[in-house]
Amino acid sequence: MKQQKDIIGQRKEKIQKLIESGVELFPNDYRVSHTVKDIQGLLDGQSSDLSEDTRFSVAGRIMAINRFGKSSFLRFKDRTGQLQAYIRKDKVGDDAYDLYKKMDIGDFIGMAGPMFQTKTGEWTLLADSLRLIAKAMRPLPEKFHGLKDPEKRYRQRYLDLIMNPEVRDLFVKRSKLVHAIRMFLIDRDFLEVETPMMQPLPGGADARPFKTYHHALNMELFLRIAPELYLKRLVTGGFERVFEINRNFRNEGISTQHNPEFTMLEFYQAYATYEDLMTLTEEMFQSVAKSVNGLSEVEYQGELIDFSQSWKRIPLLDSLEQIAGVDPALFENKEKLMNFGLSKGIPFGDQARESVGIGKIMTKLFDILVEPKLIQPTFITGYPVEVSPLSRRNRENPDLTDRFELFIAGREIANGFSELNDPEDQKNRFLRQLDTKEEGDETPEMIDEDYIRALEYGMPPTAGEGIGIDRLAMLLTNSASIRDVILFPHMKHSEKS
RNA sequence: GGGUCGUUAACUCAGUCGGUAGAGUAUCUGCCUUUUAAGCAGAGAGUCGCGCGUUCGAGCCGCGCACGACCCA
Repeated sequence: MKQQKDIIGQRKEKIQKLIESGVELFPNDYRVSHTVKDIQGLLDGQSSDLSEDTRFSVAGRIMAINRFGKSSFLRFKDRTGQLQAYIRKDKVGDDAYDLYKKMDIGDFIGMAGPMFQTKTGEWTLLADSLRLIAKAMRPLPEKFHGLKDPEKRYRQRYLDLIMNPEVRDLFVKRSKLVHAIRMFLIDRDFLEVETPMMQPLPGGADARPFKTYHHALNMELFLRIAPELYLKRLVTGGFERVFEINRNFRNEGISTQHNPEFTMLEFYQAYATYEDLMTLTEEMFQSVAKSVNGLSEVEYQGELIDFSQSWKRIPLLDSLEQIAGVDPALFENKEKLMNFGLSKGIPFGDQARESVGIGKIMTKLFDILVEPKLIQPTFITGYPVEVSPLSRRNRENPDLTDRFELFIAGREIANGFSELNDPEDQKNRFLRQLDTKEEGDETPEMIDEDYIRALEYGMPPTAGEGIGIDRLAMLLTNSASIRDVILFPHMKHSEKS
């Protein structure tokens, strides 16, 4: 007989013995009367229900075992928390105790019995019956150090969630965050909608899309890079306040700030302006931060971020002047502005000299010289038309738009603007975008004619905004990497087992 | 794309000068009916990420590759 000596092999031998003795490894008829939290609630109230006559039926995963000869302590957890149980041979009987001796850390166990206090005063379930509920074939990571290897944590998130309670708490917070946003908008009469993830033309942003193919329709489709153009069709259709919280897909690099699929909130409000949305955003963040953390401030990577006051609103050009030290005279001259950037060590691609206008130079300077310095929540307003193809022109300066971006902790968190609802202007801007399309861009040489047509039917004056949910989640959970707030971040295929 | 670091038992990690692969936890056996990372005695467990090279000899040195982390672009 070949002896398997690795842990999984040992475990499988034990399982074989359990099967031979007639134990069901994966029953599904166990009924739970109380969660751990239910019991702890009774303990806090020192309820009379804790008398010896009251039995609790609980279930969960075994996390630790202290075995003695004919008795044993174990710690198990369910979705609500951890609890200790005490198993005595003379309480559960010989057969059950033999079964228990073959059970392992990681197994799911069901137990029933009253609560009692140990010598040290810890409330503990005194099991008078127990059952195996689900067998674990693989051992859990070590109890003290847990699972630390970041690669394994991302690739096997279930293990990360079992072993690291703070990870579990983080994703609970993320869920609360999304819920709080939803409630905030619904309270303000916004309608939640779902628009296509697969689009014949990827619009609403400037990014490389994922391409796919629908065989029955015999057509190429793109995973959406933004829902914007569909949501505005809905505003045209009479849904004057809409929002969508859903995934966008961008076929670009992966980093601590970028995942190929990420979650975006977009919302649109008719008869509002970008200035209204800035105020709404302040209210939303204050409300959401309180729902998630109980505070309207949060510590992020050593900086205390305060959402409670109203936030600075700085025009883009002023920010370049005040924060990056750019001489405003340079704003009139693309060459001189670019030379200023080069003197600061900012590389511009070769084609920047030819096809790109001064607006893109300005935003490039901003990205490098200003953005990292915007730690407290700050709205930057007045973006050049050139980089804002869907935004309404500013009344006083038609080269700029009524648009803002929100920066917190040196990062872009939100982008909003008064929407361009003039179909002629919109069509011309789409056409101009086609002219400046970069080489290698696989997006079809087409503009979204139906979106133009929708605008031609008339869209009310509207303001809209997108907020990166992952980045907001990072902020509210003090996470340095986007992977820490995405349950299953994308990884390369691994050859390791 | 570039740089730095990492990959050793199920997990967390040591591994000196290139000379038989180590610890703790976990696992297995025995003892133990109030433990708290329980205790005591014993045992088993390794494709040292993968490949090539240098060498009498490579976990360790060199080259290449894979995957990951961080920084830079």
